[in-house]
Amino acid sequence: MADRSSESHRRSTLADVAQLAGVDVSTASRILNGDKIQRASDETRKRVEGAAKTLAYQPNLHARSLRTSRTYTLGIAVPQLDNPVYSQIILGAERGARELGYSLLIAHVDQPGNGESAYERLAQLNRVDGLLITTLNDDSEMLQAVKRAKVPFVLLNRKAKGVRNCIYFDSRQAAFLAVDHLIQQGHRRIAHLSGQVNPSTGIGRYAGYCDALEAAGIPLDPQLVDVSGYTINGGAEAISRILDRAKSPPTAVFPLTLNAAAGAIMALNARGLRVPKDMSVITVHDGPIAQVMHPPLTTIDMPSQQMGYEGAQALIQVIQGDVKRVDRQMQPLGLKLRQTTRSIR
Amino acid sequence: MADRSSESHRRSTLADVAQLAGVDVSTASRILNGDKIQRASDETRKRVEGAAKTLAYQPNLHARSLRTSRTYTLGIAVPQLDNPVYSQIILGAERGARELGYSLLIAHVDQPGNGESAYERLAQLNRVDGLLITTLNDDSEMLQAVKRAKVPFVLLNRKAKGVRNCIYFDSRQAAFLAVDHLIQQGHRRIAHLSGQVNPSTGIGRYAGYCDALEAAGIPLDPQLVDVSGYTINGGAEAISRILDRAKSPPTAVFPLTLNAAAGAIMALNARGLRVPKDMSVITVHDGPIAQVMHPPLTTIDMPSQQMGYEGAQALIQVIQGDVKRVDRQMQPLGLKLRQTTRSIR
DNA sequence: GTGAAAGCGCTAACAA
DNA sequence: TTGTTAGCGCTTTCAC
Repeated sequence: MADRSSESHRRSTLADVAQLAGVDVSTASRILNGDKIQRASDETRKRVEGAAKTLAYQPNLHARSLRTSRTYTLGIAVPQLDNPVYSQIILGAERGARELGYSLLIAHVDQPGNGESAYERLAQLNRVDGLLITTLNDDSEMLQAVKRAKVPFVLLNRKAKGVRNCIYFDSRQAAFLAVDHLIQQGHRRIAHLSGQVNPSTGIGRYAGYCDALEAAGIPLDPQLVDVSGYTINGGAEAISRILDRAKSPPTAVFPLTLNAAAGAIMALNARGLRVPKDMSVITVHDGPIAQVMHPPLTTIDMPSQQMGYEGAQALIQVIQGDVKRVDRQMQPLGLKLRQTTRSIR
Repeated sequence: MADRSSESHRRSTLADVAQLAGVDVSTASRILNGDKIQRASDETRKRVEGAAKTLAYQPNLHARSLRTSRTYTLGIAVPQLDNPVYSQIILGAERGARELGYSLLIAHVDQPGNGESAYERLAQLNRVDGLLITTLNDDSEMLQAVKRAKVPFVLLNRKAKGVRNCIYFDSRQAAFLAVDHLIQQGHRRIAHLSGQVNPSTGIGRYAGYCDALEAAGIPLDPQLVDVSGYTINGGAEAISRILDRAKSPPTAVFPLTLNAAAGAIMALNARGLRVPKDMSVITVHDGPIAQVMHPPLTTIDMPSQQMGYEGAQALIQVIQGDVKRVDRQMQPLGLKLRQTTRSIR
């Protein structure tokens, strides 16, 4: 380690600022932090602020954290990054945090089953004032671990019992819009590839599907519903099962997910069925994949990035004690009309 | 703020551990940090480690950072998260950092043009021991800013003059493999959609394209090469220009990027040309998009995640002074054969 | 309105 | 081999 005093370009500290301004460090601190209770005279304030500016003063966050036991860092727990929904959420969360002077730390959470991981995460909690939990699966083990750590957190993407702070999509409404779009195009035999693992997402979308059918007076045909889950293969298999067993095949399908939709289209193509000529397809959540698919996929766009943003801001409010509970539902952004649905009127 | 002493569950400190073990804090510190020079007696070591375990002692990282001016945090500067390449890199980097006791902080870098952003980032450098820079574009302004901040950094994904630490792909070899695959299938009129902005990637791929042609004794036809850049639209436009002007059209195309490939296929379809029947397509870099495209895209897979991992580990070595320079080239993982190329022998 | 002083939890000289 | 000591840079009570 080099001798500190001989360093050519030491970063300036609060003491430097105070000295240059001719005041005590405590005064400088108060002024720079905008202390409401003990206001300083306009004149010293000017001097201190000037000094801070000339020295390009940046507070040492570790010193501050040590003193205040606040880190000004949010952690975001993500199970996978290659899912566009998470990427969007992270992007938004970073912005939301940054706007309020916080940073975002990535806490990658391995898929459940990797026993040690949740515990491992806890060690990291040291470093954050709060946690944003994003997980599609209903990983209650992880949730328990977070609760035990007694760190404020906001659950994104789904609502869970016993969790105080949640921000989630109105999946039911999104599904309703998707299916309603198909109905508007004249479709009446509409299949649904549904979820299984995650209650709030899967159930919501199924409910929205039923809502739309009911509103249009179309009876629900159980033969047209099958479980795909959230994977490409799941989507392919589910639509295949439906086509295999349906006496009167559907003219349209609503897979609950981008992945499931991609899989379904794959399977459709493999059977020689063309989209949208032989089958219309629509799903919920938009992303780059939707655009590059062939044909480009029509979707109901959801505010994923906005959810990250709101999550970060809400979490900070919780941390600061400005708010006790968060329970917010985000509405779909609307129809992204591309080329996988067609009117059969 | 609650009275510290009355808190029911204060986190235990080094002082607590020392007290329980009946030694001084400095001794405890040395033991827990595995000091090589001043070894402790086996007996006290046992006591201290035992005490640490019973108290579930976790060092306060801010106190440590304040003292050592090390943060044990890496920053990763990403321009976009919805690009699968970056997502993969981040995933790998997080793992690489975590394995060595570091955390990963996201530093989102707005697209160049947003004047304030690079500067804004610098403020964050406070919080990190080093930076992983990932940017496809040749954003030298950003690079300058990072250099000025005098923070160790590793440049990922490309090599740049005047940068000491780089880890990058062997784009030339990847391109060679891609084009060679087409040649093996009997193609001789092979178009290339090339880059423009980023020297190391774009030039490398073009060079690999030329290499492969030359190795097969196929003369380079400038009519079959056009600039697409890295976007979907760029890919669509470039292939269109080539088809419009070529007297004898290509039977295959090698767009330099997933995006460009997606755009090219879009344009091909719009013209009524079928892939791979009328035109074979192959590109470099694999990702979920490649799988869900129709037909699924054949690619040369690249070790993006591995690059993030190696980047993090190398950066930590640089930070720790274990290594002075990093210059590593990563080889393609190989051919991911799907359905966009066909033999015309 | 401002300064003095203590201390957050830790590490690393130095002394014993 | 172990303990003493100082201090990283900051905030915050308390006294003036």
